[in-house]
Amino acid sequence: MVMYLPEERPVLDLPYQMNHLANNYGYYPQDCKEPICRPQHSTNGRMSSAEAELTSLPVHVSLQDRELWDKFSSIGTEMLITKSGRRMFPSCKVTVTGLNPKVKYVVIMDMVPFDNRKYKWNKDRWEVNGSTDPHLPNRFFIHPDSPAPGEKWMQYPISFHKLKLTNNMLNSNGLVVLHSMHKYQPRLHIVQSPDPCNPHNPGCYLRFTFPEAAFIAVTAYQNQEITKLKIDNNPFAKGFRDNGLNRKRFRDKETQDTQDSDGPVKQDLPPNEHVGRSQKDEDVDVTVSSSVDSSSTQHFSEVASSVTPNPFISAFINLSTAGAPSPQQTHTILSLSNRHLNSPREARPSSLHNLCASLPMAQSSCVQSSTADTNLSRMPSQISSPLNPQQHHHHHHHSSSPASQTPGRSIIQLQPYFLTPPHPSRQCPDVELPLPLPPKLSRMQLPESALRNLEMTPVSDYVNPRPLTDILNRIHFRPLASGPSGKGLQNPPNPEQYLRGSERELFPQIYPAVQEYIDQQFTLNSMLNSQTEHRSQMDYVSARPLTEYYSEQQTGK
DNA sequence: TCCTCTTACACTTTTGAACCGC
DNA sequence: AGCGGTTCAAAAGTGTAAGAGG
Repeated sequence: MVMYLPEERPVLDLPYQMNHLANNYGYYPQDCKEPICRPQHSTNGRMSSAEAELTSLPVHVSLQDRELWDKFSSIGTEMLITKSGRRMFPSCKVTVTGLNPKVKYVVIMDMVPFDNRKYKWNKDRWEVNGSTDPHLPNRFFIHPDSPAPGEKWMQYPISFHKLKLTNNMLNSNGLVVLHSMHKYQPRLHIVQSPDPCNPHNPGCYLRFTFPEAAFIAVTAYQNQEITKLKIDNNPFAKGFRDNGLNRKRFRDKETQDTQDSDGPVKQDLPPNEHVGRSQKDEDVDVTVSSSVDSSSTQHFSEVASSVTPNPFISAFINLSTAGAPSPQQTHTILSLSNRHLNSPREARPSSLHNLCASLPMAQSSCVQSSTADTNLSRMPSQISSPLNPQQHHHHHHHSSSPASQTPGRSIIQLQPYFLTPPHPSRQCPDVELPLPLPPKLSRMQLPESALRNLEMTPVSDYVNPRPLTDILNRIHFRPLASGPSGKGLQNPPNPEQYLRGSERELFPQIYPAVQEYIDQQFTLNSMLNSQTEHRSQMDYVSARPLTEYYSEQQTGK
C-alpha cells in the first residue's frame, strides 16, 4: 500500500504549489480530495506515469448551489428517505476542471457516514441518540453519462439530481441505502478508465467529500424550517407555498377551521399562518446541536472502516485506508460566486441557457477553454489556466481581497498536506467556474439500471471483491456497446450468444481495439441479461432504451 | 405516550408521444 | 422524409396528514 506522504508525492504537490490559487485564496477545510492509486503496480512507492495521470492533474471540483446548501446547512440539512426512493434537495451538482480532456472517466457518488452517531429530534434541535447502527452496504450512484472523456465532464456541471435515497435495504434498483436518523455526507469519485495500453493498470481515481452538504436522513421532516426551505426552493413543492392555501385539502380544512373557529386566536394570526403550521412552530428558535456541526469532519479511516465491503466501493476503501491521508489532512480552497442555480428547472435549462452570450465574459472564455480543441493538447496546468483566479478577478471584481468577493459556489483544489486553513466564512474567495448549463437530457438516456448490476453482487462476493479493473472495464466500453454499425443493437441480442457475466470473469481482460467490439457487445448484453435475471420490471423495461442509448452514443447523437 | 415509519393524497413539474406546418 | 414547434396526457417528484406499529 502506498503511503502518500508529502515527500513521496512530488508529482502531486507540484501543480498545486505552482498554481497561484494556493497563494491568493484561503483554504477551506471542509471539502476533501483524496488521490488514490492502485498500489500493486507502483514501483518503490512511486506511481507509474499512467497511475500518476489523474492524481497529478490539478483537478478542481466545486459544489454548485453553494448558497442554497449553506442555507440548509445552517439549519441542519435533512433529506427524506422513502421506501421507493427520494431524490435529494438540494441535489448535488458539481463542476469539475483540470481533467485530461481526452481521457475517459467514470463519475460516481455515494454517501458516507458523517460520524458514528445516531440522532433524534428533540422539540427544536437535533440531539445525539446513541451510536450508529451497523453501516449498510454502500450503494453508489454511477453518473449515467459514465464513462465520458474529461472534456465532457468539464463541459457542463455534473448533476446528480437523479440520485435517490432510500431506507429499503431490499431495494435493488440502484438507490442509495441509508439509515434514518443518521448523518451522511456526499462523496464524489472520479475514476480514470483503465489504460488500454496497460491491461494491468486499472487507473487511478480521486475522491471528494462535501461536508457542507452533510445531511441527516429522515423518514419525515423534523425541522419545520427545513420544510419551509424545501418548499420555498423546490419547484415540485410549489403547491405548498403560501402555506398551501392553494391546495384543495387545505382549502377545505381552512373552511372547516373557519367554521369551527372560536375566533380570536386565528384572527390574530397572519392570514396564512394557521394553515399547516402552528404558531408554536413559527416561534421555534432552530438550533443545531454541536454534535452535528459540519466542521467535525470524520477521519477518513473511520469512514472507511464503517463501510461495508461492496465490491466496487471496497476497492476504493481498501486502497485508501492504509495510506491515504484523512480529510483533515487534505486541504481545499473554497471559492464563491454569485452564480446560483437552485432549481431543477435551471438544471434542465432551455436552449437559451446554453448560449455563451448569456454568460459573463469570463464564463464564455472559460467555456471555450474547456471545450476547444486548441486546448486539448495543453498540459494540465495550462488547461486550468483559464480558471486563473486572477483573471476572474479582472473580469468580475475590483477588489483584490478574496474575502471581499461575491459568495456563491465553492472551489475545491488539492493543496499541500498538513496546512491549517482559516475558517471559510472569513476567507471565502470567489472564482467563477464558467460552465454552461447542460442540454436537456432524455430519460431514455439513463443506463443507470444497467449500471446497478455492477453493485448487485451476491453477498459471497463481498468477501473477495471483484478487481476494480474488471468493474471499470465493463463501464469502460459501454458507450460503444452498439458496435461499429451504430444501430446494430437496436434489438437486444440473443442472450445465448454471449457468456454470462460470471462466466466472463474467467476470461482475461483484452483491451486492444480489435477486441473492443466483441467485448463491448458482451458487456452490454451481460448487463441486459443481468437485468432480466433480477426480475425487476423496471429494469426489464429499461433494457430496450439502453440499447438505443448506446446506439445514439455510437452514432454521435 | 412517544417516536418512527408508511401510505394516500393533492399539487407541480417533467417527459415524450402525437400532431402540425414548413 | 425530415425538421422544429406546439399540445397534452401520463409519469414522476413534492410535502402533508393520518394512522400503524413498536
